[in-house]
This record gives sequence, structure tokens and C-alpha cells, in this order.
Amino acid sequence: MVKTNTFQKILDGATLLFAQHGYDGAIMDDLAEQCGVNKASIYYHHKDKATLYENVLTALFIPIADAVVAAVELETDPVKKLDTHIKTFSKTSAENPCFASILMREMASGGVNMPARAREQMQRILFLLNQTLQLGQAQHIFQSANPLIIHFMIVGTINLFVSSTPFRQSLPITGQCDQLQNSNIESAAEQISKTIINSLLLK
Amino acid sequence: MVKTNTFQKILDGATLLFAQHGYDGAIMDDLAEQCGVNKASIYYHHKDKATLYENVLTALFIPIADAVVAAVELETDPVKKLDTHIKTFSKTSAENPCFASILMREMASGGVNMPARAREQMQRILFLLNQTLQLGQAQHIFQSANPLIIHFMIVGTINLFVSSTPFRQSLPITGQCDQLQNSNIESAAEQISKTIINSLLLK
Amino acid sequence: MVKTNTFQKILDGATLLFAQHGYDGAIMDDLAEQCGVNKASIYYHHKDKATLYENVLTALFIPIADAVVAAVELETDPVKKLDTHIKTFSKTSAENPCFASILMREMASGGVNMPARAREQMQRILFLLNQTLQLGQAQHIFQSANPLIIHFMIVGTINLFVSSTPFRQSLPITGQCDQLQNSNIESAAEQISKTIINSLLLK
Amino acid sequence: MVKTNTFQKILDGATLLFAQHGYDGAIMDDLAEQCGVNKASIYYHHKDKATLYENVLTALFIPIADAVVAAVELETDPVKKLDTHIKTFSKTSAENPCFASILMREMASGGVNMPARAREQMQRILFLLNQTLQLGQAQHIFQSANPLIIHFMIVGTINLFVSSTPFRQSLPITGQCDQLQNSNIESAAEQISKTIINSLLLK
DNA sequence: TATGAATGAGAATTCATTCAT
DNA sequence: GATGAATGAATTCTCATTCAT
Repeated sequence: MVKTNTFQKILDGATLLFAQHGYDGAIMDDLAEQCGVNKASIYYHHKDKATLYENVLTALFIPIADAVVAAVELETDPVKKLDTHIKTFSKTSAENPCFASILMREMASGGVNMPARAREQMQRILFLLNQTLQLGQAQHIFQSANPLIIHFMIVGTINLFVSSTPFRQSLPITGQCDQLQNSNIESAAEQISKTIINSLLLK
Repeated sequence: MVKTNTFQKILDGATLLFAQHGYDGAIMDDLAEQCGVNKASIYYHHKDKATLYENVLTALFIPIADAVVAAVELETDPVKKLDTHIKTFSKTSAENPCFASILMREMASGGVNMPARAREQMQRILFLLNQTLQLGQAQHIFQSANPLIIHFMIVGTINLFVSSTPFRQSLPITGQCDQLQNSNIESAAEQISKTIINSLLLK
Repeated sequence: MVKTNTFQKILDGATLLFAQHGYDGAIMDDLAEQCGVNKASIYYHHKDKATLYENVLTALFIPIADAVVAAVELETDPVKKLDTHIKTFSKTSAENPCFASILMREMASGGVNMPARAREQMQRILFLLNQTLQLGQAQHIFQSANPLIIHFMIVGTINLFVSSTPFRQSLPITGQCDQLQNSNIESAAEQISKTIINSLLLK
Repeated sequence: MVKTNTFQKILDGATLLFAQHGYDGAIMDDLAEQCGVNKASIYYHHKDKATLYENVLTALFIPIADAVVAAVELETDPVKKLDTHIKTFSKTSAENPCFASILMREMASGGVNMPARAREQMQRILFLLNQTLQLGQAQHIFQSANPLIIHFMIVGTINLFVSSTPFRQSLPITGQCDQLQNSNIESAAEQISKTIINSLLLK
């Protein structure tokens, strides 16, 4: 079953709108106008707002989890796996900043209302990380660490970095903090990866 | 000028509601009921929803920034300063979980609409961190690092940790990830602090 | 029974407010602020909004009707009586422009809701005019004319003139209509009086 | 672009309601019920109350100014022009009594808040009158007179006459004023016209 | 499929009025 | 008499959703 052009157009517009304004703040009228489709068309293609939101999250979360899993599985060395994990997650997050915004809002709500299929994707990523950490420990490369904290360090930091892009660029440039502006995602990922791996490695 | 009991009661209820549902999802009728006050009383004390939101953020952000600044200033050693910075921020965040939720939502929106007084508090924390890092570099204890990334590692991780508390507790207990449930904020802060400091220290 | 200072202060403020915004458009909060009194004080002195409105109209309409009746009764000649009628009404109207505004609004509502005591004052003026016209006819000075139309010509013209003062002064000055701006009430009353008397006089 | 049935139905109902109760006194719920349409439909077709009011005034004022201008332009003699001016204004005003009520309320507010397009229509009528008067003076038929006063005599008198119709019919029938009841607009217009023209004519 | 119009259920805010002190 | 606080009943406006074509 090939999805229509309109179906996708609405999905894309909705992704942006939900990212910018959250579920409650996203208004169907605005979505229709932004997409250049009639309001009734949205309901023709997506049942209702809640379903549309689920569709958005599914379409957004699955590719990211897929990419991380796929990239990590190509590696065998725990250190390489972890580095790839962090950098792939960073890269795919940065490619679609809506993911970070939406995930942050969901976490702010305690994740309670997150659609099951979206939640599952985050669990895939977390379990993957856990496997990598345990592999490293089994090989006496990593010391023991709470995988959830590591997961939060990766996701929390990258989410903030990605979603703060407009915010950072509006900061006043002061002599005190001259590195604030021109940070890019690659160098951020690099720093996060080094920090985490460095702290995990047995000396 | 002492604020009324009612003023504060509304402020507290609103803090919770905004944290749970976000600005658009928080409903004034619900707030009135939750606080046991008349709807019109809210407007008597707080002008309108936007102003109430500002009042909430101001009351929420200032004490946290104050606490971090005060605690860090008591220390002189850069390592101790950084450790105190992270632990004080963690502790005060955990004491009022609404802060994490609200900050995450604001960051999800790019921080663009955040009331100036709230944004200033985050800047105070960031600039304080920057000072500590520079002090450590000047004393040849720390290597160079992007303070913004460090800031995001602290804030992003703690935010996620705090706001995911209900989420974590709803996770299925699996053999794979048995450490997920019973994490407390102190051990999380400890791990974050160690990780960051360890990666900063010149070997 | 001497009315308080506050009673009168509220009455004066209310007169202005009702004139500017009408009954429905006048807001008790604004009145309190404008008068520099507490909102509850208004209710202490004036029962409720409707009563306050009645008080305003009574205080406004009686002196005007009194003045017209008193001035006309001093004259004996019908022409002089009519001239005095028009000029006294004009002068007293111009002295308190609120009268014109409030009367116009009441007439716009069909006069149906006008408090009885205020309506009686307008009837006093109309009956006085009718007496003058009949006197003139009995003396074969005036031809027959509908007194209501004459009444409307006087009241309608003066009301418009008085209440349009700010409007006129905001009109663009054009070569076409250079007399529009600097008209005063005396010359207006003079022209109205001449017009009406001239058309009534038997040739 | 043909306006919907509903659009017009709302416009008509609103005209009546604004005429009866003024802007502030007109209640949108009442309007919806009166028109037999859903409340939200009003906003679908007319944006908000202020816009609806503008739409009402525009639809009300333009045809009247058009009619007066068109009728006067058919005449060449200044006396005929002036007579036509007064009678056409009277007739069209009487045909839609809402015009008089709304205009009176606007003038009561000083005309300051009147939508530009409505104000322009009144200026068209005033300027037309001025032209007629100047033509009469140029032909040595009329003596000099303030056109604004003449305008106010016409408009103020007719407004009062039209809007007082229900008021007049509620007056007690007294021997003193037996002509008050059964006045019709044509005879009123006739008397106004005669009065004004008579006073303008050079003897 | 697409769309202009319609609508019921809210949701924010206002306002006249009252109450306790 | 005066006042800060409180409140019930509106009142304007919004929004997700549906319907007829």
C-alpha cells in the first residue's frame, strides 16, 4: 500500500508542528494551512489528532533506532560499538531536529502517554547500549556503570544540543563564553563520546 | 509585601500543572479546582495565563540558580567546585521535579519563548560553570573543553533522570537491565560528576 | 441629608463613563479606578449599576429641564420664548457634554429603558415647547407646525453638535469645508434659532 | 464572490442587535440564537465581534450614502438638490431604522471609534451638502450658512425621528400634544426640508 | 479524494457583586 | 465608611471534528 502524497505532506507538517508546539499546542487549523491542504483532508488521511501524533512518532522514532542498531551491529569492539552508538544517535537526531523536541516533551510528561511503538524504539536503543556495556565489562575493558545514566547522558545531552540550536544562536556573545555559538553536532558528539568512554575504560 | 496564601496556593498548583501538561495543556479550570479556589481568583492574583506561567518559572528557576551559585562559591578548588555544581544542581532539581519538566519543555521549544527572568537563571548557571572550567584550566588541572557541552551533559542528564522517574518505575523489570529501577538521584549525580571530572582532568 | 464627597465623586465619574461608553460599555472596575475609590465603595453608596445609572441621569437631566423652563418662563413674547428655549437648551447642553451623549444613546435604544425621572424631564421640555408654539399660533405670529419635529430639530441638532466636538476637531481641514472646524455652540444655537423661528413666522 | 446565505443572515441579525443594544450590549450568544446559527459559525464568517461590527456598519452606511449622492446628482437646481438630499436621506434612513440607532451611538461616542469606511460615507454626505450650498450661493439663491449645522439639523432630526418611533408610540396621548403620535417620515422630511430651505433662501 | 461550511464542547477571561475585616 | 479578596454567572473566542457536496 503506497501512501499518498497528501498523507506524507500532512505527516511532515505535523512533525514540525508537534515539535514546535507540543501535542496540545499544535492546532489542526494551522497544520492544514501550513500543509496547504484542507482541514477535512487531515481527518480523511489520519483519523484524528491522537492517531496523527502516533503516526508522527512512529515515523520519527523507528528510523533512528534502526540506524543506531544497524550501525552498532557492524562493529565488534565494545569501544567502537559505544562510539558508533553515540555518533549515530547524534547524527540522526541532528538530521531531524523534530525528534529531539518531541522526545524531550514526552520525557517531560514522564513518558506516560508516549505511544507504545515509539516507546519501544527508545527501549531498543537502551537495551542495545546495555548489551554493549556488558560486552565491554565481560571483556574487562569497561568498568561497571549504570547503563540508564549513560543512556541519559547521551540522549539528554544530544537532545539539548539539537533543540537548543536556535536558542544558542540568540545568545549574546560574551567574552566569557566565546565557544557557545559555533558548536556543531559532530564535535559535540565527539566530546560526549570521549567523555563517556574515557570514564568507562579500566585504567 | 507578603503574598497571600491564595497567591501561593495558585502558584504551587500551576507549577505542577504546567510541569505535567505544558503551557497549552494546562487548563485554568483544572487549576482552579485543584487549588480549591474560584477561577476568577486566579485572574485576580495572576492577571492571565501567560503571566501566571512567568510567575511560576521565576519562582522555580531563581532558587535553583541561587542554590548552585551559593554552594559553588563556598568552594575554592576547581574540582570541588565542579563536583558541588553538579551535585547541588541535581539535588535541587530532584527536590522539585517540576523544574526538570518545565525546563525540558522550554528547551524543546528552543527556549525562544522562555521568560527573560527564567532564561537569565540558566545563564547564571552556565556562566558559573564556565568560570569553574576556566579556573581549572588556569591552574593546569582541567583540559580545555566546550563549557556548553558540559552544561548540557549536566542539565540534560539530570533533567531526564528526574523527569523519567515515573517512567522508569513503570518499566518492565527485565533480567537484562536490572539496575534501571532503583537508581536514586545521589548515585546518578555521583556518576555524572565522576564521568565529567574524570574526562576533564589532565593526566 | 448631605451627600458625601465620595458619593458625588462616584456620580461624576460615572456620568463621564456612561457618556463615553454607554451603560453596557461602562465597567465598574474602571469607574472605581477613575474615581480613586474602592470598588466596594461604589456599591456602598449606589446600590448597583442600574441605580447608579438612574442617579446619573436624574442628576443630569433635571437641571437642564429646570434651566430651560425657568428661562422661558421669564419671557412673554412667543418669539423670545422660543429663542430662549433653544439657546438655554444649547448652553446647558454644551456645559455638560455628557448629557448629549447619554441622551443620544437613550434615544438610540428607543428611549424604552430610560429611567422615568429622566424621561419626564424631556417631556417637560417638549410640553414647554408645545405651549410656546400654541401661544404663538394663538397670537397669529406662528404658523402651525408639528412640535415634535421642532423639538427633534433642536435636540437632535444640538446633541450632534455637542457630542461631535472631538470628532469635528479630528476632521481633515479641506478647502471645501473650511467652516467645519471652528464652530462654537453660541453661533450654532443662533443659526438653529433663526432657522426655526424664520420658518415658523407668518409672513 | 457571492456571500453565503449564513454570512448575510448573521449580518442582518447583528445589525438589529447592535442597533438595539449597542456594541457592548450586543451578546454573541444572543445573536447566534436569533439567527438560528451556531455560535462558532459567526466566527467562521466574521472573524470576531469587532470585525462583525465593521461589516455591519459598512453594509449599512454605503447604500445610504450612495442613494443620497445618486438622487442629488440627478437634480441641477440647488433648491431641488437640497430638497432631494433631505428627503432621500430621510427615506433611506426610515427604511432601515438600524442606521439611525447605530449612527447616534457612534456620534454619542464622539465618532472616534467609527470604522473608517463608515465615517467616509458620512463625509460623502456632508461634502455633497456643502457642494449644494455653495452652488446655491454662487447662483445667488442661498445665503451663507454653516454647512455643518445644516448637516446636523438634517441628520440629528431624522435620526431622532426614526429611532424614537417606538418611544413616540408609547407616549401617553394628551390633549396638549395631539400631533405627536401620528407623524410619518414623509411629513417630517417635508417640514425639515421646508424649514431649512426657507431659512436659506435670499428674500 | 477534496473542500467550504457547520458545530458542540470547551477554554480563557471578564464583570457585577458580595463578604470579612 | 473603606478596602482587599473572593466568586458565580456570563461572555468572547477556539478547536477538534463532522457533514454535504
